[in-house]
Amino acid sequence: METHCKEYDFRQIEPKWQTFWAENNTFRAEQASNRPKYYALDMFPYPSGAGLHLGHCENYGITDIMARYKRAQGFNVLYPIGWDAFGLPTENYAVKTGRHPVDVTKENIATFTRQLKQLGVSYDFSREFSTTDPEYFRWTQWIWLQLFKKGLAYVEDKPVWWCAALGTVLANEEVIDGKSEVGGHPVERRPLRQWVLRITAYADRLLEDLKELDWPDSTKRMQAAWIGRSVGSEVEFDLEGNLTDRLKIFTTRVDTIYGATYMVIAPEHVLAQKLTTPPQQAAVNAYTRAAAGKSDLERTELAKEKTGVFTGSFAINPATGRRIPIWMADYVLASYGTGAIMAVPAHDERDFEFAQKFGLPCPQVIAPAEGTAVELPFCDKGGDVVLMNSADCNGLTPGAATAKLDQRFMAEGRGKSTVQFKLRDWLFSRQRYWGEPFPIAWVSEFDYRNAVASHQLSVPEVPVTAMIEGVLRYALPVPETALPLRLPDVSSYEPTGTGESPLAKITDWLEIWYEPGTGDAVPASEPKPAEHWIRARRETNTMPQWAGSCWYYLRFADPGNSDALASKMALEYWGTPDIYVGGAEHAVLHLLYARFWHKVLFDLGVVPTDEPFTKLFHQGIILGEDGEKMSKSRGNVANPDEIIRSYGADTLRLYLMFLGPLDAMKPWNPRGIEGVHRFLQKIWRECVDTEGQPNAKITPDSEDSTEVVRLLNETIRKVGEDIANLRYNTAISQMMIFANRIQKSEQVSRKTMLTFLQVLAPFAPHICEELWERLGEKQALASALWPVYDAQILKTNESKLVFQVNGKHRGDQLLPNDITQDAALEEAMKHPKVAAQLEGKAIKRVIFVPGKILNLVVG
RNA sequence: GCCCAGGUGGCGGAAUUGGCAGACGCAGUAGACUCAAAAUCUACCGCCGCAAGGCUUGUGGGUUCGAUUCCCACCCUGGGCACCA
Repeated sequence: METHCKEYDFRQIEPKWQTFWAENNTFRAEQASNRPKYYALDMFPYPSGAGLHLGHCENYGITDIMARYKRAQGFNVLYPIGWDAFGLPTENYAVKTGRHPVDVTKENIATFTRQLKQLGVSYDFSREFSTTDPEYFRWTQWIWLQLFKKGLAYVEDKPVWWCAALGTVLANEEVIDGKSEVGGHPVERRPLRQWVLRITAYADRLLEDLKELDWPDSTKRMQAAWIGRSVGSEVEFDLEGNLTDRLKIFTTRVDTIYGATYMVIAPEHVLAQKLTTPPQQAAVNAYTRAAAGKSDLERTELAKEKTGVFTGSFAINPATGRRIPIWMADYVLASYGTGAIMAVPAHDERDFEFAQKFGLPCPQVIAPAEGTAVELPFCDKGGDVVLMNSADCNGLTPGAATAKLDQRFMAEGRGKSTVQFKLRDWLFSRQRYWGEPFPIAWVSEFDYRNAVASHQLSVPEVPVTAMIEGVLRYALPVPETALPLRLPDVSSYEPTGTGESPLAKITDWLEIWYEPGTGDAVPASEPKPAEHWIRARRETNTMPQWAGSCWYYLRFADPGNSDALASKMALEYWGTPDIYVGGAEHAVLHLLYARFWHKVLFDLGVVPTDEPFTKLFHQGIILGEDGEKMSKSRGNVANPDEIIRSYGADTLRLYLMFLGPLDAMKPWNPRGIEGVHRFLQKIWRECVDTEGQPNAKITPDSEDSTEVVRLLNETIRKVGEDIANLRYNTAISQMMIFANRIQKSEQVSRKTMLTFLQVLAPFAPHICEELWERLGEKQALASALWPVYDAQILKTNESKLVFQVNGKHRGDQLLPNDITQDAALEEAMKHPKVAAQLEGKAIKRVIFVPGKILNLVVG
């Protein structure tokens, strides 16, 4: 396509170069190369029907500029894109419209792709894939099977949100203030059979390895807090009148045990019924029932006021030998520690509040070493404190007492030092259609044992079992050669009404005759194909959306591979992303889940490193004009399509990067965009005259002034450094300064102009390609190498010395770098403003910082 | 409540091994060009003051010859966590 426009007509220029790049495969990464690699990655987008928003544009702009810069530096750059396309919104839309999710997904991807191309993002589209492609989810299922075989996947009944009116299970984000997001119907917690991944087995490594990562500190801190490691002790308390059981608690402050005056168990504690005495039965039952009806959210919301009930039984404090009452209260969580605590009201705010309400004693056992009286509860945070009222631990520090007591309880066989995590195992199933099916066949124990033995199937050490429709079933893995296990084609995605996935209704898919060695299946309604085929039932749950995004960065290294998730060679060469850019909202879940899978793959020898994302960056949120979050209801949404139509993609990209620091939250100012658009117009006019021909001021043989040469070199240096450090806003300022200077020159050398276009190109690639071509270059700018600045030119032997009197700026002067203090002082005295300040005063002191300041202290 | 990040002109922001506060851009003012307007160009553009000068980086203290930058206390905004024993 030829363009001869005289004006800066981005509507012609941008499509021209987008087509050129696509036709020439300009951004295709070389699969095998001697060049060093650079892998840039954006967080996996969900192709929603709404299309790209400004946040996407900012995100991809940041990475695209980096990718283009690295290409210019000679790196073999992998900069891919794909689609995280399974998930709820598409499924809900399909239910509503009766269309197939596959078709809806295709359409949404087409919209996104068109928009991305209009933005001029330099993706290698030849590597594009979607998590919904059977050739992709084949490997998602394969990885899941490895987790399953390692014993990292198990089945458990877990409470999920159930909406009776909608007849379906809802995700957390679909429940707002205890009502369904759609329709505002009441919801309740209902236990359903779920797959759970044992991420807690990796808790220590996930925490420990955070330290090495080049991530924003706040993100690392959030993950660390989420994992929540705490060191403490387990202690078993004897029970009065019960010699078979003991009550095990976890505490981080075993040193306070002499102050433990009661125990608390969670309502769901396994010993709850046993510990309840007949007179307390009614009260305890009422309390348990009330607690069960509350969601976790309600429990914490209503947590302002402590509630609880006495069980009627007593434990023996192993330190004091005294009997202490056992209470039940929902401020103790069943899911953390052992679900039971020893309460030390004098030194724990929660226990104190509870003890106050129920009139339980509060003996002080910790005091400041100084001996000053304190108010209870006294919760020391590592200050200088010692124990009191603690028998032979009196006078010890908490550390010393903890060591002593741990040892003592260990010797008694009732305790030990231990570690607890806040991190819970990962609920890894959804009762939905539009997700990856689990490659599992539920069979009888007999068939399971037979199949495993006769086909040498690799299975977990402890078989995974579940009660399904009243029958105990065993989870038999589908052979890897039978993957992918596809979703059945169905005509309706309506919920079943029972909480199960719509798959539960597809009887011919669900109930099968199954060949365990090959994974072949036929509907159970048909005759049994051969004697060794067995009756099986498929898993109706599907995987959550996280599954596909847990490993996609590996697939980009070798997306067409049909023998493995990616070849060894590709994984060795491309490794993991050198930069990963996306929103901070994924700080915990996605980034933690992906790290977990990556570590499992590392342990299996599939990947060569143990961390997926070594360098991470979060772009800041673009707020609406009014400084509020952009939202349709506020009517403050800026639409990228419209902006591109009126100003072009180059202007949009440049402006997004110019708004401020990339990681800061910034309001969108629709008038500010004029400024960067004017800047591009100015560049256009400097290069091209009103006839569209090269500007006559650009001459091949003219010499630029030393000032212009220095500014150009300074610009090359600063833009390069600023890109590398993700400070794009100041890089753009520098280019504006340079453009303003060039505009004032009567002549500019062609070389200078071309060099400037090169440094601007990563930010505004279309206009730069066009001008580069108009100035007579034959090779595309996208394949030109980054200019090298001359450090010698940047050195000067004179610099501005600032004169201060009593620390206040009074003047300045250009002086040799090596000027002596005396000579500088002499110059300063000659300066009229300085002289005026010195009038009638004596110089008491002189501070001289060569090349910077000369400060005269006068009295 | 706890943890973190941040408060700089009318606006977005720049400057920190402690050394000219306000780069660059928006908005604004005046002028040039034009029949006129747009576009473009030139100059000005933190506050007070005619000026000299004084004041000024959320507030109040401190360290220093010198503080947007370091220390202490407080206020505000945003984000995260929230009975995790």
